[in-house]
Amino acid sequence: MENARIAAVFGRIADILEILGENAFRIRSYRNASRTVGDLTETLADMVAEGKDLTDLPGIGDSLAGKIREILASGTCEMLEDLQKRLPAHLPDLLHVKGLGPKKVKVLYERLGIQSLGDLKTAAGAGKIRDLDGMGAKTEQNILQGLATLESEAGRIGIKEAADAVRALGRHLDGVEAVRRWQVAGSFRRRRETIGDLDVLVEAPQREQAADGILAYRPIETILARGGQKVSVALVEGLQVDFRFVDTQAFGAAMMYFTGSKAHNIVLRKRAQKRRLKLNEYGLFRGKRRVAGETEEEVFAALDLPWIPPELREDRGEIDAAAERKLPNLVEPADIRGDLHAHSTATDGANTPRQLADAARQRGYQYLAVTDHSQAVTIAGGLKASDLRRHADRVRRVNADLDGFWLLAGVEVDILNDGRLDLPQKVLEGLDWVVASVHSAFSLAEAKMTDRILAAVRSGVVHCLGHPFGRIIGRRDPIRFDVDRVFEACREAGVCLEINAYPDRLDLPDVYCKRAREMGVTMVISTDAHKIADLDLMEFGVSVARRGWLEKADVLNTLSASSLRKRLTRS
DNA sequence: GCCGTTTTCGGCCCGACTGTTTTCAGTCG
Ligand SMILES: Nc1nc2c(ncn2[C@H]2C[C@H](O)[C@@H](COP(=O)(O)OP(=O)(O)OP(=O)(O)O)O2)c(=O)[nH]1
Ligand SMILES: [Mg+2]
Ligand SMILES: [Mg+2]
Ligand SMILES: [Zn+2]
Repeated sequence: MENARIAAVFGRIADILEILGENAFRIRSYRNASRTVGDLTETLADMVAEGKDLTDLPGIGDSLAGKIREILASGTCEMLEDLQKRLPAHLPDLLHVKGLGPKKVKVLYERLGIQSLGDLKTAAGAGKIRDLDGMGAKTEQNILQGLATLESEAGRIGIKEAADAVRALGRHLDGVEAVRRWQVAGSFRRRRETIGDLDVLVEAPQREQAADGILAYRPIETILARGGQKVSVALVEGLQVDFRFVDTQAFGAAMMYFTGSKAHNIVLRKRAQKRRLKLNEYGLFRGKRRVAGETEEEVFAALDLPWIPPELREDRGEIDAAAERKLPNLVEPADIRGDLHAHSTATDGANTPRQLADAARQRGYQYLAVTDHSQAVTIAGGLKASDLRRHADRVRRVNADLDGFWLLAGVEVDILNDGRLDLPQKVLEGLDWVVASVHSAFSLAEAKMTDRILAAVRSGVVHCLGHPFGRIIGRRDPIRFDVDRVFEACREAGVCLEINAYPDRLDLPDVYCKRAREMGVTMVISTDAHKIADLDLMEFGVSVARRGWLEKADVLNTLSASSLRKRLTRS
């Protein structure tokens, strides 16, 4: 059983325990375990097979380790089976309705026999909910509204889409006079790959005026809540935006609270407790006295910590690392010297090699690799050996015309089902840069997929494994292979792992970047540009790298052109 | 259910907003 399924089992157990009214801390344990398992890069099956002690994992004790072993051995979890007998199978779905929590769901089930979202809609529509204790006509309306929101499937949006929304909103906020300063916090500031809502911190001495100004933003469809400290709205496209007001002296503490993550906040607040302090969004307090709050640096410092970059604030060991002064010095966009994955008109790109080179140069780059598809990708017009030779010659002629810029003649060669490369070794050897990618047979069994990728990594002609997991966020699951074996082979062979910056790929995912770095593998951040404008997607790849704890030295394309040339001839 | 140089038992982050209540529970951030 996959880690994701085990994580889901623990999440399900937590849902049911919540509806049953169980101990909140016990429930939290299941949620924490779910997160821990979901963040692992190694399969639990492998860890157990290797005899690793699962209780070494954060939030996993004897009980949960036993459940993991049980699930792996039997495919089921007896506790979950038993719990599911106590409640209708789809009752926990109701928890996804905004405004409905475990207590109300329990009442709806016990008093009205509601078992599903369908039942809920019928009951609300028939006006049956308003008569329940603790609920009224407003509750009923909110439930109908919540159901509509759920049906609209707004869901989480991609980081790029969120960035566009932030830009548009920012233009408005900049024009609101009562807004002295604003900053986006939440998952967007942490640069998660998907964003549930936008969280915006607003400094404004005249809050009512500021709120009125903000609420004049045209795309706002509904005001979900409005109080003295915060305003929540839904935009027409379904995106929720939470505004939080703050005074100058609490700006840093509020940024920390609002940036999260929730798990990170809890660990920090525990650290404060240990020092007989209290941390909240208003500051760090010793008794009634505020000891820090205006800047993040000051709050972290008062907790004996250096400032932690937002991308690391996921409770993945960053607070311990910070305490030991062992935080990585994260790679930055300005460190990037070139782009090593781009398509031209030779296959499915919109621009010529020359145009790509000029555009890269305009962005301050020293090099760009033209990496068109190989023949197997027929829909993209992939190149066969002879075409690629001619194409590479053309690229080299263009390169010869360029002063102080290196246009690498490369390819994105397919890794065929059996692990062979889609072009002859000879042709590949003659290129400056070879990216190898899986574009077919995504559902091979893990062992076969591992062999397939290992063959490519060990071919001796590949420089980089392109979008290693082949996932498309929200549309295609990652392929399955033995991650540690492949990464180890990459390290041995000096093959890099690509961080594909395309916003719906972002592949290598952050936790695997971290693992690869620990194993000594080098990454390459590439846009996989199919047109000039795509070159600007680099920032999203850099964000993934930062979330993956990568430093400049972990990323190949932070090298200057001359250093890169040396590095490539060496290997 | 997890965890620990203050603890192996007794804690577990902390606060805002809403709706229903007549003082606060539930939900969400
Ligand atoms: N201390 C504390 N802070 C929380 C809690 N829930 C949320 N926060 C903080 C941290 C979050 O990053 C921030 C914004 O909340 P969101 O629900 O919008 O979460 P976030 O933006 O992290 O993820 P998202 O992509 O919106 O789902 O508020 C909580 O239970 N306790
Ligand atoms: Mg958010
Ligand atoms: Mg939010
Ligand atoms: Zn490509």
